Amino acid sequence: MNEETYLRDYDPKAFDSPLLSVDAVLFTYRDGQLEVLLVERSNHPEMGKWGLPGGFVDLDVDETLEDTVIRKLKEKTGVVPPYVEQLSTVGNRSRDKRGWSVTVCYTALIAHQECETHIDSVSDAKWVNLKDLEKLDLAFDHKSIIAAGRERLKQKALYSIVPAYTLPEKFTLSDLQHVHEVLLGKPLQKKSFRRRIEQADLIVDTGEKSAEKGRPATLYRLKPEASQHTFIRNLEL
Amino acid sequence: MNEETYLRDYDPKAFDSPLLSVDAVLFTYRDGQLEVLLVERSNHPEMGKWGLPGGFVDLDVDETLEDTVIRKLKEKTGVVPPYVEQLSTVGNRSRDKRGWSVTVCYTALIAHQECETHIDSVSDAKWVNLKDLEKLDLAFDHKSIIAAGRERLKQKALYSIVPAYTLPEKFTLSDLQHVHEVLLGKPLQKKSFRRRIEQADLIVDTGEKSAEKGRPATLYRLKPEASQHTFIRNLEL
DNA sequence: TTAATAGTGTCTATGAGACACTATGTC
DNA sequence: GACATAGTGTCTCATAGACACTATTAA
Repeated sequence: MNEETYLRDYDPKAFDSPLLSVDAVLFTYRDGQLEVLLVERSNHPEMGKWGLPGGFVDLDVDETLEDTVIRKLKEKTGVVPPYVEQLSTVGNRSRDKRGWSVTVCYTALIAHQECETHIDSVSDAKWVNLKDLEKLDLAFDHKSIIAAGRERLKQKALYSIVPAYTLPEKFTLSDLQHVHEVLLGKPLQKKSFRRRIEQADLIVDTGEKSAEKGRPATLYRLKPEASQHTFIRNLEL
Repeated sequence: MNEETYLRDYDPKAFDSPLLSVDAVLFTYRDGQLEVLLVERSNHPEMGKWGLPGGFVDLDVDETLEDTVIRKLKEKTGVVPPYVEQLSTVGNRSRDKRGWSVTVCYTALIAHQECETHIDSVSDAKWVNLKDLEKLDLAFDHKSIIAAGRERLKQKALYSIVPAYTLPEKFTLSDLQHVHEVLLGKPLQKKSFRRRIEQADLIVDTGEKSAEKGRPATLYRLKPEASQHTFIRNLEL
């Protein structure tokens, strides 16, 4: 048999295969805390429980897995997050009552201001503080996927400024430092933090100032290449 | 409808879903070069081409995705590699002529001595030098998956001693340094390299010596925790 | 003025890079 | 002895940590 014949007669349903889905851990930073977007499940299984935004690949619509996750995130938030990265793929026989199931997980970051109105307008999506997550009973193994996403973001805080994508486009260095401090669970030296960012030339002064209490802070914007940069020396844990 | 009824009537083939497979990039170090294990495809599509070892989840046999990849690697090498780590998942509409396809990719490392006899006994598996890979026309997008695996291993060489798993259980520091040098594509300072490994306390002196030309070198063994350790300061690129 | 927050100067400590040196084996 | 490879001593340099200092706003 030649390949042409094989492909013509190929039946994708001839063999049993795992259920395949995509999930996203979308983090943001609000009021000094990390939050994650949860969605209430409207279908079986685990209907009524809260879980990660995600779903199935639409073979007609999606070109890539990233298309799928972005489509799902846009449905829930109204926008495409500025940072989306594959986290890991979890697949085993026990995670879903329907049987062998595989989910390709992504970590995404966004400023909550970007999607506040859209999320407020629906009742099946909400930001949940990471500290309140313990008490909740999430669908499937989503709690451990969130833990993995958080752990990855913590590592990124040690050697990059990727956590900046949890902030609005214009942000202050104090805010960014605080995001890192929350992720790492320890205070950082202001001087060290600013020095390394300045040296790496990752941000641009917008010329604007933020006006809160005290001295106004310079508002910076990320350079496009900021998400790629890794420091050769980590912050200490 | 309650969940029980839903699950009883659930038909896993009701919806079209991507083809799901697992692939492994198994690296080793031989004669001063990096090599990757390739397998000749005995089935359509891309029959006759060489590609990565891998295959489909066996829903009855495999408990997890890692079980699948380890089963496939054991089929080809006869042993379970000492280091297996998920690399990334590639999924899109165009990578496989059969249609929308997803492959969960793993990087694995092994000493070629561990599986030499098994590989030599079969004709459909062989080690290929990374430098010879350019010329080959591999199946699917396997060439770019190998490139991604190699890139990941290069990063690991900067901040860990994970590349040590490409070596036999007992190895010399000179060999390990050379693996890192090949991965990084540049010579390293002997002193720096040994200092950081000694300080991190990642290896144990076996008491044995390797006898080649020149002064015999101490043979070390990895401590079990060595695969977890990350240096806070990277080697320079 | 004080309180609050932004931002800097500067010293120390750690660990990588450079490179010359010594050590131990074979011939 | 020469040669080859293993392994060390020690200086420099980059950069994170510590922490006290100055700067700029509002009330």
